[in-house]
Amino acid sequence: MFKKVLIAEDADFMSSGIKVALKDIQIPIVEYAQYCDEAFLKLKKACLDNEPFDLLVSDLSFKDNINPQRLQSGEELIAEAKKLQPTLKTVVFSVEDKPYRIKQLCNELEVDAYVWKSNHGQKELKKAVQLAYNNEFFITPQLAHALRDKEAFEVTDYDVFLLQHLAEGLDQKEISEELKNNKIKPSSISSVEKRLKLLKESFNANNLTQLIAITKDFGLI
Amino acid sequence: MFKKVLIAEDADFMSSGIKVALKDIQIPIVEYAQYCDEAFLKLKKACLDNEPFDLLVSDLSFKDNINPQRLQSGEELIAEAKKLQPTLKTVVFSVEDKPYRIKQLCNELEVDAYVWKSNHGQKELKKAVQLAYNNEFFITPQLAHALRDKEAFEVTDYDVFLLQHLAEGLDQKEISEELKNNKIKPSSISSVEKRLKLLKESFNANNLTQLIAITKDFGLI
DNA sequence: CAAAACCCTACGGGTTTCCGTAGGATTTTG
DNA sequence: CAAAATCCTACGGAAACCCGTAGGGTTTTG
Repeated sequence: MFKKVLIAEDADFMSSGIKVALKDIQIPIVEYAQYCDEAFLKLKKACLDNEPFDLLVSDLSFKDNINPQRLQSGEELIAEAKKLQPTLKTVVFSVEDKPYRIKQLCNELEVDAYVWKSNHGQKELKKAVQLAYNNEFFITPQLAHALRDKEAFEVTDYDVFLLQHLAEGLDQKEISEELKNNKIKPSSISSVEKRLKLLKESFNANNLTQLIAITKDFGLI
Repeated sequence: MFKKVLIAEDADFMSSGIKVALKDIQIPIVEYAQYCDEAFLKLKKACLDNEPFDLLVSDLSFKDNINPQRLQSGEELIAEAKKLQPTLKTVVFSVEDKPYRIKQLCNELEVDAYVWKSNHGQKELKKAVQLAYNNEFFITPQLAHALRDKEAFEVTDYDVFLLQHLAEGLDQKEISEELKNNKIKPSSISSVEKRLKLLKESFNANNLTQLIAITKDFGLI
């Protein structure tokens, strides 16, 4: 089993719960960081001391930082950590249930497990850590659909740009101008119209208003 | 100090954290329920046995109930509990940070404390419980603005009706018809237009699309 | 009870969305 | 390199939105 594990989690009552779970499965060294930067420094120092961590268990959102952090989120922490130490195993432990973000984490960042902070979070976390040790992937069953549903339609950064500006109250003509300002192509009103029409179709929205409601629920914006 | 406290919280790792906090402040009897209905039954039984609870610490959202519950949320649990036992003190312990919902809980349900599940949740929870014992109200400082900001403009159930149907993709004509179906007045297209115009003005939205984006962030829909 | 105030509704016209068509530019392919 | 396919853009008309105005109904007030 893993020898040395780092927890990155801002909420005080959470980290104690995680620590209990890890002790249950006989992990001798469990350290703990409340901020992303702090977590990264601990990982780095451990590497330099030639006593690297085997596993990182990280939350995604770190709120209420009084002192602004370089790394703002769990995603960034995991990405940096893997650059620093490619062999490091990583487990996400989060309340996030938006398919779009889960897909991103599992496919792009290639985490070893995604555990949802829900009813059986403690139990699942133990299982996830054990599977990770055997190089097997784990995801909370209720969220597995996020990875299965290819959703056929891939949402691009361009789409997110359109949606964000729509949500800010710009009309299609203004979005077209904004695209020109940012040197993003295509930028014509007609193109904006066409792309938004596609988005409406793939999300089954009757109009732009509903499209924003739906994509907000999906966590795209 | 309180003698007997009930925790209503679905996530396993959470409730253990809360239990630790309550033991720290010398509360002798701490019980625990994972579902709302279970919590309510425990409260009821304690009353019948003439050993009622002094305090209820409850989460708001209870997800992933395999067996459907009569009480679906912390709000409902607290409302029922207060009907059953008017002297019962109540503390909300939740991740919810939407001003609209916090206002509703503190003003209508008249809870004794609202503690946000954030960095110092454990510490704040202890403080909140002690203040509740002295009949003083507590709310996590970062959320206090939700109660201060009168927001001048009162959002009515009628408004929420309009917003919800807008977010479902109905246009103003269809909403007017829906109002007529539900025998809600006023129901003309013109009235719907007028009210939505007011909503746009009070939320500083340029159009209906942005209005939905904003009110979703506020937690109204 | 009549005037005033208020609310609901109806209507008109300017703007934006919505959708199809079509022409020109760029890329792919044989 | 020419044909085909794909993409970007332009345009026009119907529908929805946005906003002001105005008439008819109800409630309030002196």
